[in-house]
Amino acid sequence: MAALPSGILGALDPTSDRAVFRQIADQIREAIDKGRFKEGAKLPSESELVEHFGVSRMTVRNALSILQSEGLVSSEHGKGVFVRPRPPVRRLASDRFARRHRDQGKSAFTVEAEAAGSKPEVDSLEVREEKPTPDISARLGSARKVLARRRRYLLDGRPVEFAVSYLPLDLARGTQIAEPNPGPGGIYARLEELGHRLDHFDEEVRARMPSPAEVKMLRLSSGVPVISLIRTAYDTEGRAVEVCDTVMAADAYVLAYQLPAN
Amino acid sequence: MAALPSGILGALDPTSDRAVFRQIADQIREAIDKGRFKEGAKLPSESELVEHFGVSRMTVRNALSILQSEGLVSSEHGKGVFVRPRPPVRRLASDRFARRHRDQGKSAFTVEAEAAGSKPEVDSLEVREEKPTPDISARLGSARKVLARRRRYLLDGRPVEFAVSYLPLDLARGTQIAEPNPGPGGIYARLEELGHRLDHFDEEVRARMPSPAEVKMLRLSSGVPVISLIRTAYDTEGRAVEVCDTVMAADAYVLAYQLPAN
DNA sequence: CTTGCCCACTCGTCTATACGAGTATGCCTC
DNA sequence: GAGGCATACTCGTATAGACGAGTGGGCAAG
Repeated sequence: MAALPSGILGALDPTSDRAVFRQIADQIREAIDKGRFKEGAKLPSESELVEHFGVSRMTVRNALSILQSEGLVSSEHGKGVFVRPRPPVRRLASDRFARRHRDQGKSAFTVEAEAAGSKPEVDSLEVREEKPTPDISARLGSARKVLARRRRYLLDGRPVEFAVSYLPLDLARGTQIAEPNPGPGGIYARLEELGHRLDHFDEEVRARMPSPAEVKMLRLSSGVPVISLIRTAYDTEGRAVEVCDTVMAADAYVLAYQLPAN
Repeated sequence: MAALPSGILGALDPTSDRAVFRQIADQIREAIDKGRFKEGAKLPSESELVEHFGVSRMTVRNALSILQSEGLVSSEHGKGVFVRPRPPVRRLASDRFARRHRDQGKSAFTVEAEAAGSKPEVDSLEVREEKPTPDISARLGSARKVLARRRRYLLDGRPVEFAVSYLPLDLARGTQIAEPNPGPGGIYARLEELGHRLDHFDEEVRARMPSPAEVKMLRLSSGVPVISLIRTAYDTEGRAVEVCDTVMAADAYVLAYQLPAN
């Protein structure tokens, strides 16, 4: 049962005071880093590793769980443990909301994804009025009721981002912003048509591990953090006209910003 | 042996098809979220949980390891498992490199930390000449040799950030930039004195789980991702004069950016 | 009173075993 | 040939037990 897992992995050092399961994790990690296991490749099965290292299965599983929490591998029930492939990354440039990008009929997400050769989708669209959290309310200048627009973005069938936009109700109610489809150029174009010429955006970027709900919503494998981005849009009067709370799969994004030096 | 762990935790649902260890994790997570276990508080010990839920110790440890990988709790050998306190967060504003902040003698990190009432430290400072990786070389306009400045930043004794600055060797060699202490205003002030007036910075932000080396260097507890920030500084001639590769403990930072709307 | 040791408690590591559930393959039947 | 089933693999879940190692409090000896 179970042939040798090839000569890729070495032996344990019994004199080391490093825990056995850490030594095993180290060996597999090194093999992955050095390319001896390629992206998407299947690792030796647990029972093969048990035989190779002469340890119990729990020890092997312990080692694999380290690598899983590091985001290096992911296991698939009934199939095996695989080196986690690095998915194509979506680059968010800091000029992505520039006015010049709002002319076309399609949304920024759609245009950009198609340009990159991916199939974009938006789902679980929900628009409703609600009472904001204290944090959202404060960001919107103590708004007491808001319009919330929820949606999930997918690339080639994979969910990559979940976003909620909040707008003061007095501003959005009855306009096309309150419709599921906000029309060409998105809600920012509608806001400007309503006389709220946009001045600038503030963005706050954080990273953390996902909640179970986020794991489900973004179908995250373990060891993948999320980027939390909270953007506030201000009009030229200095009023906060929108807050967008976005949670992104961290392995699918790189954010790019340009800062002036003076 | 082990009194009742108080009435904070309920019972398992044997009819549920959700795994027992997940149910236990759910219960503890909910108790933390609802504030029934406060920040920094000690959870019931493993043996208390074993008794309370009537399961084996491995099952309890499995549940706790979920919460640990979510960054909710951290265990301390010999003491117990504790609700992970949220450390004070350092906010990086997008104007932190503005020229007007470079007048004072102290570094931006020092000034800012002292203003926030924390004790800043910088250690493991190392300055050396080396051959850049292909990525760094490309960012610096195919530089073949670079000056690398490595340092680690600490707040109140806790390491929060590790940074490496790379500068083209022909630009930095023999200047104060090659000294451990680059002088007032930091290397950006020196670069401008050398005639490289800074024009803008590009920043790339990513998030991922830390490597074992990063866990050690930043003393990260499990379930804490890192933010990787790669900044390139350009002078008014359009030349890339510095690349700074920074790894930050994600639970200690929030990045703030301001984007123009046009 | 102080010092130092011991013990009880904590989590860390590891073994051995068992069964369940998802996946893939190939053979056998129709 | 097509369909379905048996089977052998994969990882997932759970039990029971053992010993090690870090921490802190209490007790006993000085």
